[in-house]
Amino acid sequence: MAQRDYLGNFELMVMLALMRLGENAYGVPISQEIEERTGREVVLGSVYAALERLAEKGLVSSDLGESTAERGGRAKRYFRVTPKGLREVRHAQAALKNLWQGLPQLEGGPV
Amino acid sequence: MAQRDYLGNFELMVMLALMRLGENAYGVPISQEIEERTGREVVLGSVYAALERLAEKGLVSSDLGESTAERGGRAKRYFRVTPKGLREVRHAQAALKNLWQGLPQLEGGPV
DNA sequence: CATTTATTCAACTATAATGAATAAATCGCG
DNA sequence: CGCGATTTATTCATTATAGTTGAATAAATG
Repeated sequence: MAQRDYLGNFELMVMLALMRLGENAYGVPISQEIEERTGREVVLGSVYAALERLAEKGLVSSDLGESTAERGGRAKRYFRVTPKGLREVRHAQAALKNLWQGLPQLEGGPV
Repeated sequence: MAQRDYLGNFELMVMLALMRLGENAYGVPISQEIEERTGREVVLGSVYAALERLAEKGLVSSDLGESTAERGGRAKRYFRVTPKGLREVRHAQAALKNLWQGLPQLEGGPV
């Protein structure tokens, strides 16, 4: 029973993008946010897949928005981080910081 | 061709442990380092599997140590991060920092 | 019904977890 | 000695979970 329960790399990125976007967190902006901040190309399908997994684990929740598009277009599904999700993000962050803090090869940038 | 080329979460941890350990980086201490700093349990097999993948991608290199054990015991295989590996770690770190910097929900700790 | 915006799906590859098996060394005892 | 028990370490095989990709579907409006 390979029970993991730890956030994967990409899942963590999605969570962080979500937190940053606040009210406007749905597929496309999430994807863009990650692309802009990490410089890596993101395929939308990956984002949705990660969101699905996170939802199943209770780390994010979602609800459908009104269909207020400028010109057609299906309704958006907005996501937000749950309290449990926030805890997981903090753990993941703390773990990484503990591992890289004080390493001279990585010094230089602010938090 | 799901070519990723990005460090997985656990792979990153292994890299960081490696960097921290310096001369003494082989299976057991790497595992311990991660356990101590992240608080999560690590199975040795996972570490070796990750090291194998990283070696294939040219992010770490290794050589066998002398068999200078106190009381029996097979020779150790020592690992170190390659220049390419260091670059990858920096990228991974920068990506995460960019994503979480300035998020009020995560503020508080030092770098 | 064409177009737009968005989400879901299915198939596949890569990463991670786990426990057992194997290897290589030393010690101690007949 | 020499050979099996013990110690330390790595490798392997299997299964589970995460991540990638591109195409299909859905739902809205002009």
